[in-house]
Order: sequence, then C-alpha cells, then structure tokens
Amino acid sequence: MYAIIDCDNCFVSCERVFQPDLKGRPVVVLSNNDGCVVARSNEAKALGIKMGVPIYQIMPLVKERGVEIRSSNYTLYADMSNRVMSILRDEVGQAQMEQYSIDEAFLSAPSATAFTHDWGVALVRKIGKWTGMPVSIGVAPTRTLAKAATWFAKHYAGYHKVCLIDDETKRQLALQHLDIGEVWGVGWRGVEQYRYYGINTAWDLTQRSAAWVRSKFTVTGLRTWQELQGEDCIDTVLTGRRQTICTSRSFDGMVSDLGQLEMYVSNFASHCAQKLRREHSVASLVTVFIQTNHHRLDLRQYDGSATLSLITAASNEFEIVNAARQVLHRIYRSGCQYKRAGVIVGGISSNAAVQQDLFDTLSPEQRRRMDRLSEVMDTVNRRMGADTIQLGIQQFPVDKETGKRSNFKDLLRHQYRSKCYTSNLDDLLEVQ
DNA sequence: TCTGGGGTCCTAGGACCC
DNA sequence: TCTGGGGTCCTAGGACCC
Repeated sequence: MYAIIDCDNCFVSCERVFQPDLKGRPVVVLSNNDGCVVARSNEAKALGIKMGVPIYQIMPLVKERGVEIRSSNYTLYADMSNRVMSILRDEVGQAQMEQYSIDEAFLSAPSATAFTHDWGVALVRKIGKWTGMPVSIGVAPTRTLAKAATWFAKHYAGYHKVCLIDDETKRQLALQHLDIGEVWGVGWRGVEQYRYYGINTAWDLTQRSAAWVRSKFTVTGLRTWQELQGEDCIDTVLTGRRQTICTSRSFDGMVSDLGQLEMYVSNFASHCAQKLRREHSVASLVTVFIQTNHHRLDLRQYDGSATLSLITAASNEFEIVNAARQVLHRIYRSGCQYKRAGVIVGGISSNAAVQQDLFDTLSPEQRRRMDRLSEVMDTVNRRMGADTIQLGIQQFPVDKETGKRSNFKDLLRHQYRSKCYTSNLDDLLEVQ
C-alpha cells in the first residue's frame, strides 16, 4: 500500500504558521519577481483566483476583497518542509519513504493493513501539532490511486483529511467521481484529447481497452490506465542522482548588453557548479539559453541555446563558468532585448570516478588545484555568507549612492517577503 | 509597466554501424 | 526498372509533475 502525505496549500500554510492572523483569510503567494500566483489559500481559490495568473491582472480583486499577498520565501518553505519530512521518515523509516516534492511524500508498506484511517488521522494531528502544517493523506494500492484519494481527502470534510481507496467498491466509486483532469499524469493537453473521445471521468478511461489507450496515448497513458485499475506499475518516483541541474531567472527589466548578460550567466553557472559540488557530482555538458520576452510580440523574438561538452567532467567554478561564457558568446545576438536566461548542467555523474581524457589539455594536477580552490571558496562562503568570494566576472557594479555591491539574487523583486523565522537569528518571531 | 523555476520521461527523426 | 534489415546513440521538442 502507498500513503501519500500532501501539505495543504503548502506555501500559504508556511506563512500562516508564523502569521496566524492570516488564517481564515484569502492569501496568495507569488513566484519569483512577484510575477504569478503560485499558491492560494482555500479562501483565495473560492474567489476564483487561478493558479499561475499574473498578479497585476487580479489587482482590482485583490484590493477589493482584501487578499493578502506574500512574495515566495523558499528559505522558510524548505525549512518547514524538512520538519514535516523528518516526521514522516521517523514514521516508516528511510527505506519506505520517498520525498516527491517540497510538499509531498510517498510512504509504502508491504501489508495491506498498515495504513488505517485511525493511523492517518493520528499522523495528521501529530504533524499539525509539531510543525503547524496542515496535511492531507491518501492511501491506495497504487500511487495514482493514492493521489486520487488525497483529492477526496481535501475536498470532503467527512474524511477528516484521510481517505483510503482500499477495496474494489471504493475504487469504482472514487473513479466515477473523479474528473479526468484531476488524474495524476493527465495535463491540460491530455484533458482536451480525452474529452474529445468522450472520456470525462477516471472511470470512463478504465472502461476502454488497454490496446486502445496504448494506441492513442502511448505508454504514458497506458501506465496511468493500469495504475487506475489497481496495478502498481510506477516502481519508483526517485531516480537517485539528478540528471540535470538548472539555474535560471527572468529579469526584472530587459537586458540587451552582452557584458551584462555575461554577469548574469556566470552567476547562474556558478550556482550550478555549487549545487554539483554539494551533491559530490560532476557534469560533462553545459547548456546556456537566452530568451526574449514572449509576451511582447511587438519586439523582435529570439530563443538561443547551445551546449558545450567538456573534455573531462567537472564541478569546479572556473571550468563551468568559462564553458557557460563560451556558449553565451556563441548564441548571443545583438539588438535583442532579453527577458530570461539560464544555465543547465547535464551528463551528471559521481565525482568519485571521473574519466580522464587522453587528449585533455589540462594536467590532473591543474584540475586538482581548481577543485581545491573551489572547495576553499565554498568553505569561506559557508562561513562568511554567500558570495563573499566569487569570480570577478560575476560581480555587479558598485551602486554609486549606497556604495554597496548587489548580487543577482538582490535583483529579484520580492516586495511582500516575510521573514526567515526559522533560519535567521535576526528574524526570530517576537512574542509580546 | 507587469507574465516563475526546476525537474522527469517519452517520441520521432537523423546519423551512424554492420 | 529494381535499392534490406536490424540495430545504437544523440538531440530536439513536447507533455507532464510540483
């Protein structure tokens, strides 16, 4: 059996833990740069605020109905997530727990009776008491059915946040009441196609033959079909080492100057290299992409991207940043106004066994020194604060008025940011 | 004026091998 | 006139997830 534990409106709930006056009120959390709505309280959903809507489009509604706005505060959310996940890990042991995202985890048990309704209710209460996070739980013999169960747990108060699909009668009833668009693995594109064929509920889908589903919706659709039938065929949602690491940002304004783009891209590349080192990985592919503003059709449009293969896989600051610069120079077109850029490193493997190349232009000793220097930078930055030491090319010019040098994180808009209550001593909650 | 970020998997098509 | 069959690997693009 699988149990999925899903935090309710995760980011909004994190904000509410430290600002209890937000409870019972419409609240939304925005994406980076305060662009789009990425989390909504139930009260905000009830006002018709849709996921992903640009905030400026709903400002009149926000003002009229007193909707509370928060910028995203990932430091806070990640810390709250870790607290919930550690409770779940204790619950079933590391081996039976798979963290699927910042707000969800699958627990598994060999026995069909391990996850009872009483067990679920007790766990919901424990997590609420220990962390303040409201969660819902769905239990079923497959992950897709467990996801369906959480939908019912969230939408029907009678379940007390815990829903089990653990026998044939319940399975049929659940599928008949579940819209096809709510099925895990069916996106907006799939919904259109399913409806075209007269499939409106999960149940409708299961009534078609396997061959028909395979021919129209490929193996992905077939897998969903099997999972809905109760056949467990997604063996794991975790793949071990990540295959790609990406750092990308939209700019507050637009950037057309190559030098300025270089500054951003080298920061993104540096960030990727740091993530690689943190995971004891190396990468052999460095991709850079730059994009103009897709919403501004009056301006010249250009999406550029290219990839460079490294002779020897690396994670040191110097080679990753240098590779990214080279790629940027290859794809840059002058006269375009860029809105977004990013760096993706791929071909990731363990740093414990790096394949040497016969024709490498650098000696192993030179590589060791670059790795060692990157480690020293990490140590200093960990102790003294991020970006204490960085490459010259990453540096933004000093602001003439304040005399301060900003970094690329400062350039994001976050007008409505709450404090880092759990991770910064200066931000501790004050109780009067 | 203003429109997120970080991932995975699958498929089709091309280049290549014998 | 007529042009096979069976593979692998890589890449780009699309769909999906949160």
